[in-house]
Amino acid sequence: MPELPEVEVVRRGLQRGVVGRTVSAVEVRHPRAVRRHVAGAEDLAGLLLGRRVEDACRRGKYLWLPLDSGDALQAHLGMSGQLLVVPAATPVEAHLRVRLAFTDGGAELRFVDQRTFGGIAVVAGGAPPASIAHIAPDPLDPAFDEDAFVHALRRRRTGLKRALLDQRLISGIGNIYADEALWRAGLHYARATETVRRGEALRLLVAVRAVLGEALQAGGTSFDALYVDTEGVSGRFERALAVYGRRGQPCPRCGTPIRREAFMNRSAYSCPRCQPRPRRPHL
DNA sequence: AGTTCAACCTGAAAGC
DNA sequence: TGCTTTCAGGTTGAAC
Repeated sequence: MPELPEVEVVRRGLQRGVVGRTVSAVEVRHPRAVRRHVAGAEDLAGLLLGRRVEDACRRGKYLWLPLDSGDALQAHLGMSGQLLVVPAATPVEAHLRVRLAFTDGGAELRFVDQRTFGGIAVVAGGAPPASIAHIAPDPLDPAFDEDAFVHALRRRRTGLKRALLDQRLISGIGNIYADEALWRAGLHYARATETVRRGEALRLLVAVRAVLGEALQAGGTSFDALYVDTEGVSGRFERALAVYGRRGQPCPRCGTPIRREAFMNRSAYSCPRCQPRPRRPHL
């Protein structure tokens, strides 16, 4: 569920809540949450015990916490993952998968995940770790290369939204912000990437950055209690959404009812008037 | 090599 | 009131 703004809100919470602290205990309550750590739960615990958290980093939707051992604790929230920093006495959550305690006896770090699509692992450190080398820089990263993105996009043989969702091309964008950015840029989700002009691609990038930045300012988008920050607080960006989840409601720009179409086993929301279907769509 | 899609899960909401 | 179906913020590996 979480996309770049939501993950960045969590990163900031981890920066405040766990950086500088030393791990004193690790409890893995569900093996699926650590399946990316191939050596298993005990090995993961061994690599964490006694280690100090040095920093809180993010690329796209991936998080990692560099440790004083040179390794890093990597996390992905999947569709329903939460990283909570809560007092040790807090009752166990229904979907608590992993908990970490610290030597200062203060708040615990808890990984809670209803659907277990997310997970954590200890990986070799890096900026970013080699384990996420396939994830492209995200559009809020100073290292993001606009020219490289535009050229790579136009070399693709796919549809515009498929490309935005491909984390190897550009990272951090998911189903909500892809639809919102395409609406802001006035582009259809099935537009063939090879026909996108440079100016259109740059306009799309402006829209992507704007919507991600505004969502971050609002603390992210929370439709339900599944997305919350490290202190359990929901984001407020839902009310600012123009198209996502608004089937049949008026387009904020022209009043035309928003359409919802099946797309990649999920949904694509768009305005039929602001985002006309291209002559030769690539679905 | 590039592109697409089923599979991985739980639970809420809608449909009958 | 149930029972069934649909849908949900994502990624990956395998098939084409």
